[in-house]
Amino acid sequence: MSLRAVLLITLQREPGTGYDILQRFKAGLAHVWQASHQQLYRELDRMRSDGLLTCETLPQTERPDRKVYRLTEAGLQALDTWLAEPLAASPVRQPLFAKFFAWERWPEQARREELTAFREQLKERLTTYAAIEREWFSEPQALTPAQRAPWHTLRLGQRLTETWVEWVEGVMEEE
Amino acid sequence: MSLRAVLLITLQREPGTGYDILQRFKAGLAHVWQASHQQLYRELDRMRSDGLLTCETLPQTERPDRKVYRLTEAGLQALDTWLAEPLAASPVRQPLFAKFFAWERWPEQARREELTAFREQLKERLTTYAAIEREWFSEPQALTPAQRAPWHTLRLGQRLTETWVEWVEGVMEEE
DNA sequence: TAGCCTTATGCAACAAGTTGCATTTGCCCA
DNA sequence: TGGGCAAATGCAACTTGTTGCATAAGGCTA
Repeated sequence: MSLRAVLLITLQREPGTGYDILQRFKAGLAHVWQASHQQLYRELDRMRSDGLLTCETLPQTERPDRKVYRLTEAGLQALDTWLAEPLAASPVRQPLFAKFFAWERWPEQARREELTAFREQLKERLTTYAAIEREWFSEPQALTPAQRAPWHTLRLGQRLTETWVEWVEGVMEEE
Repeated sequence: MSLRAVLLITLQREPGTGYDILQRFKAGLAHVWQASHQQLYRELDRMRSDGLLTCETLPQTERPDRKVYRLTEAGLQALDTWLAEPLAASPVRQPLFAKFFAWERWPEQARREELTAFREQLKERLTTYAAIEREWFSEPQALTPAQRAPWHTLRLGQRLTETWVEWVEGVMEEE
């Protein structure tokens, strides 16, 4: 259900095509949700056939048509229903942690390489976060409450990632 | 693949039944992996039919038979292969963050209730962590490297959860 | 003594996510 | 002038995870 909810939210803010949404996922929503384009197109079509969205096809010369989706009344209502009910706790799945439970069988070189690569991923993520913050939230004091809320999520994403980085570096040093 | 890998690791440490593994998931591995019993039984059967596990049925009077699984040579090799290759970055999916992007439509009371319930979940998790730490890692100085590794994962789980708690409380205060 | 919890297993249907492949045109770079 | 990238869409097959239901016996508790 959550992908559907995320789509309802992004389309409520502004109507758009599958491709548009994908770009928003890559840029401003990188710390919120990720999905493949195949998944998006399929889900948008299902939501349309469930009456949550309307679809307007804009013919383009020389390119595939753009299909602009926007919320219907039923879509807005589905969003409100979802907002009103609390989320279930998300299940824990940390394959990296699992490797730590097989420490003796985890070859030292593989370990080093994996941890190094992992740290690089984390640092890239921090770079992305910084870019989003510069672009969207350059003056936190001037934000309205509704703008401030997403800013909070970004801050948490940053703090969690920093905690991960510290931990990885601590583990790497200990060897 | 990761569920399979986690099963290989837990059975490599000690053979056991689906039910056993479920108990380990609930107790010592709560911050590493969670899965339903249905998923476990199905996956164990598949792994057996793929030759990664053997299965010995211990008949019990008055109760359903216990099926004890243990690694085969192929199972060990599959584990080593998995350990040697680095993990892919895991996709981000934070439905709670999504709600923050619909701040205006998120009714205040629902918001308060959700954040309060969420904080309680986090605190319960911290309690679980503390119990695991007491039971398995009461003397961190005395740990061998192989024992110390899983301890690290627990520490990170704790720190991440603490960061979440601080954040939720900060957000709640701001209203 | 009826009803729930624990032990112990599993099937079947469904929902969600991944992987591989496919189309069409314009633009940029080598 | 050939090759890849970006824009824009999508189908089909597969894997992974969830939900609902089922069985069967003993122990605990109201």
